[in-house]
Amino acid sequence: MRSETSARTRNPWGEGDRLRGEILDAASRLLSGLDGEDALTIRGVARALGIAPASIYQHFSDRAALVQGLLEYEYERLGAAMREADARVGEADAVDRIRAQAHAYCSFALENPGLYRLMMNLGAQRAEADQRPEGGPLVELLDEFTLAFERCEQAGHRLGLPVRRAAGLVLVTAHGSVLLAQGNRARAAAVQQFVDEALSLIFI
Amino acid sequence: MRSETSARTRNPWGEGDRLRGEILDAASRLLSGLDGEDALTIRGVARALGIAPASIYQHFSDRAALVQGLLEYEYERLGAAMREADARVGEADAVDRIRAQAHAYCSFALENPGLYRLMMNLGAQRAEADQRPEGGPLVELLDEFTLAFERCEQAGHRLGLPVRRAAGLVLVTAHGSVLLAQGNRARAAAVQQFVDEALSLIFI
DNA sequence: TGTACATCAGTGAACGCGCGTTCACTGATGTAC
DNA sequence: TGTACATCAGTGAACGCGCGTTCACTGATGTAC
Repeated sequence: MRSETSARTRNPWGEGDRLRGEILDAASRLLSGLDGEDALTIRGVARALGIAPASIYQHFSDRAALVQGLLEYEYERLGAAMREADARVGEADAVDRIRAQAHAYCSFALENPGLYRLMMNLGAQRAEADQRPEGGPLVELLDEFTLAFERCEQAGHRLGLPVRRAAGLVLVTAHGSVLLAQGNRARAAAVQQFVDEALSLIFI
Repeated sequence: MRSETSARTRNPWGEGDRLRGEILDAASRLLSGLDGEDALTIRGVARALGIAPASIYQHFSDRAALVQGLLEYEYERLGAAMREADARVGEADAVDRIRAQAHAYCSFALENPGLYRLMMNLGAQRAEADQRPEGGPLVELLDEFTLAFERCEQAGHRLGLPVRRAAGLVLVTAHGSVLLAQGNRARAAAVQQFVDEALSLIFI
């Protein structure tokens, strides 16, 4: 960990790509607050990193590319957090695994409100704009939850909804409660409760 | 209805307040798209209305006041739409009345994505910033739904959750599904379905 | 071994733009006497 | 009835600011011969 607050030393020869990661990290940090996409500026990231704005253009062709790069970076982080939570529970109980994944999802969103908002707003819009049939990272999340519910059914748990609808309802509940809770510490604890309640209603 | 596309005629003496309403309408229209708060600019509203940017300052002291004014205006519109839906169902069935209100809520949000986002983001933030215990318009919505669920209980319907939690879950489900559906025409129909499913799970 | 050159990471200064906001104003409509 | 004045709705031009982006550059590190 190097001090980035002032007097940055340039990266050694052949490791110019390191700045790319630092840019994404700084952008990530800048958006961890409550602000939306517009808090993310080329000049703001440069300032936070102690570099010249022009330096960013060696790694991202323009602001849109930076945003896109950040989106991929963060979706990967979210996915990793969820997989990790899933693995930590182990094979113990299929329902516990869903719960763990859903909680990891909510924690990520609560800890990075602005970032999460960016991911959902632009993630959804981009899926629409690209017209790609798979629908982007959101649908991947949905698939993940669907799979988890299928494991529950196979383990003998009974559902009050088809697996796909159950997955959707969990995602929707998590998404809705997280967004309503953002900016309100007191309600943060209630988020997990909503998700738990939705789950308890889904399982007969 | 007067043509506002070009050559605005100034309002008659003593009716200067009319421009205030036109400003709010224009702002509302500008934000009906998918864009967030930052699509709302003083100059943009002036442009849409065919007036000088400076004219807006006779009705709103600054941009923040315009945003705040718009929020109040829209929360009132949303509330009216829900009350109207409620009244249309009449005393028929308490559950139908909740459903009607929830659907009105979703329709408003789906028809005015950017506006809805503004209301939720800033509505929540403002409630936090003001430190007011009642919590602002969001809590009012919650109270409304809570009341509706209490009517259901009194009418003999049995709930799987306490009324307050049920109200929260409906709001959260509506909010989550609306936001995930925004920008995706195909999923819009699924929104009401999520809400209906949540309701059917809540009622035993 | 030296030396010319290529490549690298990153910079400084400038550009044009749209924004929020201010200020002195304009011209029509009402009011006092 | 006329006329001086107040009030109204709204304007035009200018300001300073932060933004994204470009361009020619700098100086350190490697490579070819």
